[in-house]
This record gives sequence, C-alpha cells and structure tokens, in this order.
Amino acid sequence: MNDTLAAAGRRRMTSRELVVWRALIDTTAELHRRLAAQLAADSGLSPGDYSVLLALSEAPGRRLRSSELAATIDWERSRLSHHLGRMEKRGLIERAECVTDSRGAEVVLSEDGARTFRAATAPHARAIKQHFGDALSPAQFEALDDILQTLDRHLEATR
Amino acid sequence: MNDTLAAAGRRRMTSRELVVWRALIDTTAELHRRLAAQLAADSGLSPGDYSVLLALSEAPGRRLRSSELAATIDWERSRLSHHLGRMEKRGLIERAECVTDSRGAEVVLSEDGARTFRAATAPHARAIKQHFGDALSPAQFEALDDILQTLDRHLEATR
DNA sequence: GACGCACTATTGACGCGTCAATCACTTGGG
DNA sequence: CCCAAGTGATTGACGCGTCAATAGTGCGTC
Repeated sequence: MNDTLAAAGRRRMTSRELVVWRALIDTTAELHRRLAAQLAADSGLSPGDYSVLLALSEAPGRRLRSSELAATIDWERSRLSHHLGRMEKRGLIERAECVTDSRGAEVVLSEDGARTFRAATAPHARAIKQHFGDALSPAQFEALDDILQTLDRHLEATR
Repeated sequence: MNDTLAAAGRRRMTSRELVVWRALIDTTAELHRRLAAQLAADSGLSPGDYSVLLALSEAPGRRLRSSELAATIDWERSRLSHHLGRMEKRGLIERAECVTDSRGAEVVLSEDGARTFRAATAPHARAIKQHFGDALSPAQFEALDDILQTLDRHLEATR
C-alpha cells in the first residue's frame, strides 16, 4: 500500500492536484474526440464498433455469447444489447440463437464486419500512434503505466 | 521539441504502448463513471451540469453570454444549447435576452441552481480526492502533470 | 413435475453529444 | 437605404449510455 494513503485522511486537495485532475479529464476527452473522428472518417466505425469487432475477430469461430462479449470488453449488457442492435442493422454482425442455452444469444461477425474491421485496423493504429504514441518519451510511458496501475488498484480497492 | 518526435517516423507502436493506451482509456473511463455516479447521488447533477454551474457561479453577476460560457468550458455551442435547455427545464438556470445584441442570449444562474451547486461542491471535491487525489504520490502527480502537458502540446501542434 | 429463483438478454425512457441545417439579427459595402 | 455576408444561438436527427423493468429460460428443491 501507498505512503500517501496513510497520510491522506483529513488533508484537503491542493489546487495543484485539482489542476492535474482537470487536465486529465480534458486531455483524455480531446484524445477521444480526435481518435473517434479519425476512425469514423477512415472506416465509418465508432470506437464502440471497433471494440466489438476486435473482440469478435479474436474469438474462436468469430462468434461469442452476448454475455461473454460484454465481459471481454467490460460493457454493461444493456449497453451491448443496444449497440448490437445498431450494428446488426448495418450488417456488421449477425445474431444467432445459442444451441446449448436457449436463453442465450450468439453474436457472429459478418463477412462485411470482418472486412470493415480489417480495413480499419491499420489506419486506427496509425492514428493512435500519431496522437499518443509519438507524443511521449519512453520514460514518460513508463511513468504513465505506473500511474495508471496505481489508479487502477486504488479503484479496485474501493469498488 | 521532443527527442521521440524526430525518431518517430516509420516506427510501429510497441504492444507495450498499446497496453498503456488501453489502460489510459479504460481507467479514465472508470474514473468518470465513479465520479459521475457519486455526484449524481450527492446532488442530482451530471458532470456537465457541474461545469456549467461552476462557470456561471464564478462569472460577474452570475451570468454569461451563451457563447462566452461555451468558450469558458470549451464546449460546442450546439452541445451547450441542448444542455441549457435541459437545465432550464429543471430550474437550474434561466435564459434572458441580451441587451446589447438581440441575437444573443444570456444565461443566468438561478437561486435554485446556486443553492444546488453550493451543496454539491464539497462532496464532489471529496470524491475527486478520494478516487484520484489520494491515490497518487507527489512524484506521480509531478509525472502526470508533465505527461499531460506534453500530450496537450502535441495535440495543439496538430490541431 | 411444479414452484421459486437466478440468469440471459432485451426494451423503453431519458439524458447526453455531434453534425448539418436553420433562424434571427448585425454589419459593412454599394 | 438595401442587400449580402457573417455571427449568435437553436433545432432535429441520430448514435450512444444508463437505469429500471421485463420476458423467457434453466435448475434445484420439495
């Protein structure tokens, strides 16, 4: 556990910390916007579409139970359900009944979805590299990795 | 300019960088969720509401031209317009015609909005401190600040 | 084998964000 | 004065995210 935690009790946040907090919010939001806009321009996909297609394309048989898919990409089931509805309308995925459990639904990557995803990966990786990868030094990556792990553990601890 | 930039040309992103990228996305998203849920539970406000109310409560006369407000919190005007509509329905703000330019609209913090905001600030600051401020060491804050500034500059440069 | 309960997935309502179109008004050039 | 271009703000359509409610199915217990 962290030194800071012990002494954190009745301390107030410094304005410095608040500024860093705002910067974190704002900068990551801007990063999102850029990447999303680029991805949409390149492939017509949203970040959500991309996550779903990535998970499916890596799944055995390019298919997953709806709940497994939700777990894989860490989405709420209802969110996934809504999103799959939209993706199905666009022909990116198909839904099939599950053989082993008739409550379940299977989500299958369509030919069209696979093609679209394949075409999207390279430009998307390029965009991430351009906006994020190329910005930071190796030491900064190291530090960021450490910070994010710390934050993650902290969030886990108070779930 | 950064050492990395010069050498960045035809390099591919390392999988390490990709992992950090995913962690950045996921962890900040989770932070958002927590803070938003806490804020809503404490005060019934969304993060957007909070930004608007903060800007208004700091403005002279607790009022701002719509476009100035948009600039202050860095929102698109259309987004702000939609949001103000919802906030107006809830009585958090009022809209008034602008005296000097009849195209313009003034946004005024209502009594109710001011009261709600006042009640929200302390718990909100506490929540930020709890989920973010208390998690990191001073050195980590330092490092994060540096990283975010670097990212910001990088984003600015390719606007 | 019927009941209760947990589990899977979906739906509807509503707030939120973006884009493109629109309306109302101002302003500057003729 | 008038009109064309520019500006301030709003709107509508649509995708997205969350919450609460629901429908249907599996399954253990009596």
